[in-house]
Amino acid sequence: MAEEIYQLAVDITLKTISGKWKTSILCNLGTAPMRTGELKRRLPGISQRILTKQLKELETDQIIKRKVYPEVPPRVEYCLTEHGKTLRKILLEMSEWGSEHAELQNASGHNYEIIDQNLKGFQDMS
Amino acid sequence: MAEEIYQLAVDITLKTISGKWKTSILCNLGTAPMRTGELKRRLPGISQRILTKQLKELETDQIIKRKVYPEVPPRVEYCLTEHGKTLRKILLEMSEWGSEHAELQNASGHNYEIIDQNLKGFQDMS
DNA sequence: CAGAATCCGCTAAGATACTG
DNA sequence: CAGTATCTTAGCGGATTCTG
Repeated sequence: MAEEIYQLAVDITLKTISGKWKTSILCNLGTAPMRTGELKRRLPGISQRILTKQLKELETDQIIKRKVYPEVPPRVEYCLTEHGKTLRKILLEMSEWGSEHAELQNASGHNYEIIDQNLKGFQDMS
Repeated sequence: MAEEIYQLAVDITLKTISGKWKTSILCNLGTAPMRTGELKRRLPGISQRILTKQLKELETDQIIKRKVYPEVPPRVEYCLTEHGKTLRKILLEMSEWGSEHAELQNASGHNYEIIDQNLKGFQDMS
């Protein structure tokens, strides 16, 4: 069995949501199940390989659930698990802190830009 | 001016606390100002270069403050800024989620281990 | 003591082609 | 449509040496 050792509990959470596209994936899966292709369409720039990889990691972490329909052509849907939904509160608070941090830093001569600024992200995940 | 573009606000927070030793640094700086050497002593395995690097990043992000005393040999102390202290609530909640996640995963055949388990980390940062 | 300057290895991520 | 297999690339972290 692979053993994963962390210094602090917070590092586990950090590891779980670290990955270039994971927050965007979780943001998009907030409302409803979604097919792989639709997800890919909503994440401009992601490659097949990376999408599959990050989805599999989230599935291994029991954050999302993968459902395969026995059809041709293949149909696969992903949705948040109940456990995955418990991440929302944390992601929301991280979003709020991040927005404030961006303001503070920009007031100090930095230049942070947030693309999905109006979309609050994790507020109204059902 | 360097421009930093993020998809979501949460990614800013993620970036700020990502770095192999940053959570441990923030955990150790919770209570009081600390000299570089003392910090290094508390982070077994970290190298000079990486310690300096991560401290500088946290300083650039206005999370910690660097104070130099004009002495020989050099004396440098680091402490949390007021803004840095606002991270505590988030880090604490991330710790709690991480602990629960470890339990859930371990119940499913995984093997997560947390070294600083009793030390709750960010609970009693003054 | 604290930090800068090099050099190096590992791994996440990207590009592309292929398969059922 | 969804996923796999290779190959390539960029950046973080580690080891070591040097300096005021």
